[in-house]
Amino acid sequence: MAITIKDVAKAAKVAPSTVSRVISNSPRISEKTKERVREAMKELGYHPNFNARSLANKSTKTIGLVMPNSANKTFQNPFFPEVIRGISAKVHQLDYGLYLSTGQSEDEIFEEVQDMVQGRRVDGIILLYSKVEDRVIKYLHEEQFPFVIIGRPYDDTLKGITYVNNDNFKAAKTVTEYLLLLGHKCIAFIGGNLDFVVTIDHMQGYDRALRNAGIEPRDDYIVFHEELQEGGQEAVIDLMSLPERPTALIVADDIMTFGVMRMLNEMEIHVPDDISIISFNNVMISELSTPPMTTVDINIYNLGYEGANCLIDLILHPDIGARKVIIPHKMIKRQTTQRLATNAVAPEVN
Amino acid sequence: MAITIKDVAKAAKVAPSTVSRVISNSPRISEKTKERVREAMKELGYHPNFNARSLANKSTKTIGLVMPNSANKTFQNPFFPEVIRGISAKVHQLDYGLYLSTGQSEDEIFEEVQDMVQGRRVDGIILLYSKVEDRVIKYLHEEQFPFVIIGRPYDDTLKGITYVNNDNFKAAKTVTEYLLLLGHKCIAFIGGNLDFVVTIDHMQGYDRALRNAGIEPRDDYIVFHEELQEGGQEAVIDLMSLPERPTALIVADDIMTFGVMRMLNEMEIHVPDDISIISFNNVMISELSTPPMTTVDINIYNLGYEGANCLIDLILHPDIGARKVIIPHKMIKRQTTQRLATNAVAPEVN
DNA sequence: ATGAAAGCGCTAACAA
DNA sequence: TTGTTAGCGCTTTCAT
Repeated sequence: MAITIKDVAKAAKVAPSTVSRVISNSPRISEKTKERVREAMKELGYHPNFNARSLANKSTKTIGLVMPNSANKTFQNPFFPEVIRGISAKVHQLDYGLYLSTGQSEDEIFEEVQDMVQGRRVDGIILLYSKVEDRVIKYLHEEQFPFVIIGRPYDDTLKGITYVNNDNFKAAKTVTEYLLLLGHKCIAFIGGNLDFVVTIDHMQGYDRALRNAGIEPRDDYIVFHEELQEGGQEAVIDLMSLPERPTALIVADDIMTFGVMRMLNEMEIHVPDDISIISFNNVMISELSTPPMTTVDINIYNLGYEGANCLIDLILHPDIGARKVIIPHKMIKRQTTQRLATNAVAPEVN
Repeated sequence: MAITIKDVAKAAKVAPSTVSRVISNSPRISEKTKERVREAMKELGYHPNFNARSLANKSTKTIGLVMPNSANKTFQNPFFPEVIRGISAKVHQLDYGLYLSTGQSEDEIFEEVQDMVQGRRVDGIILLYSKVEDRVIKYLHEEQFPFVIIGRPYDDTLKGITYVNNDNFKAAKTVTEYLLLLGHKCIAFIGGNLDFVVTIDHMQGYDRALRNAGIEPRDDYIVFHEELQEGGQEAVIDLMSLPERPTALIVADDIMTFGVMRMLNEMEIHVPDDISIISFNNVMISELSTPPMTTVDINIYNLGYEGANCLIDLILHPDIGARKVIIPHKMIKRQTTQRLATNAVAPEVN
């Protein structure tokens, strides 16, 4: 068996409880004995047993990460390593650990979350996605278990939920306005999975900007696709088959944009000369597209970092109220956007 | 407090030990009582306490994942979500959980691993990288703790280590030979971090193929870069500044290839007309480069899946010997390679 | 087939 | 300041 607190106690000629107090650095132990105990620990190579600790403590010092179902390709988005990096950073500072969900389907994930919560496997949970009708959110909320959402809850009836999000509505609106100012009138929107709240927020921002500009959004300019890569490509096929082709595209995700640009390239439609593109996220590779894409940097790392921050606060001070943190975004202008060529459509002079 | 085994026992009018036996589905309990107990569990919404279980059991049913230090951009490689997806799949089948390392530096990671091992936080560990001189590997080996490496140990003196790898030497050799057969003589190699074993294997495969073809490898055709994106771009600058430019590039990683192609594009060097490229990994986005890249599919998902498989075997049957699994790779020909244009260099007729 | 009780390694209330 | 002891929730002999 591994070496326990008793062994240390024996070696240092103190009681186990004293050792325990030394571990938690209790001020009620004299420096001399602390030293003695610490030495014994070093010598014996003592490491506290986690489960025993958690059991006695009712605190695991670990937080659970719930991903979207990993069967899906969604998971391959570099978004995830990056949020996790942010979460890791914060969590590590405060000596928390990370436990990962492994479920491949919604049902499996739901079960896992139940086990984490009821089995006291984690002290809190971060949801790495936000879906429209989500049992997990409802469950966590009912259980009053500490959790935070990266994104936002869709259901407004659920009060008191802490989340960390971007202002995705605003971002999409701004981006649309920008395209409008560049003279584009035919702006299409390629969204992700409609189950995700972010997709809805994007679309509404887009919609609003158009309407504000007096343009009636057209159904055939709005498409949604689940899959990241194929999705982008299919969307392009659909849109470019339209009698009146769009001159600008707003794409939900940088990875999708890669697919979009691939397909456009095959069709010999040039970016940005023939068509402008703006997308969202600004993951690491985004600047490596040819041409480098204009995109909205949503500060993924900070979404994670702040999420972890909020969660740990919530765990430590359960009485603290719910927080809603908005991480600022920023449009990164690169080379996929351009003023609408005047020969395309006669510009209104107004 | 949450509901415990005792509550269930009371409700079902049996002893706690009986409930425990029902949980582990012991054959020594009658079907009738099993039913009764199960019903009580359902009704009360019982979920076993994880830590209590682990403590009594000396088994946590969770495996630790050790990543390269996440401070580094390495972590952003879509490689990681994909291995994890493979690991998840296997691990989930057998009801294991995943615990993630969060260390940002080598020292932090080493400490974490120690805690995981000595603190009995996990039953086994998967190393998601393989570095040349690695304390973690040495430690795990000394402790005889169950672990597997994705990749391979560099130090041959460490016997009995289970690992799951590709034949990276062979892959690099084949790829070089392929380029040779396409008429290329000036083939450069852009490697990753030299601390990683895979980089060394790649380079040696490249080296061997050239020598076999009677070509002396040139130092200035071999460059290494740590960072994924910038790396690729800098490498191109270096190589294209050479008096005798390479006509083909072997790039360590698809993401790097994106950087390479970006830079090449800026220099108006056309792929594949002016220069051919082959890289490694075939992550999801690889097919979305323009033009789509020729790359070696290393079957990342399976690396993870098999790694998890081996580890769990190792945990369940500690007496089983070390295994070395080689996951097959496969060159995916897309559009970044081409026979050397004859006007570039006079081909030898031989 | 089932129950009683000890123990996994640690913490915390209570004593001293 | 330190020791004693009773749990934390579960598993597992050992009885019955």
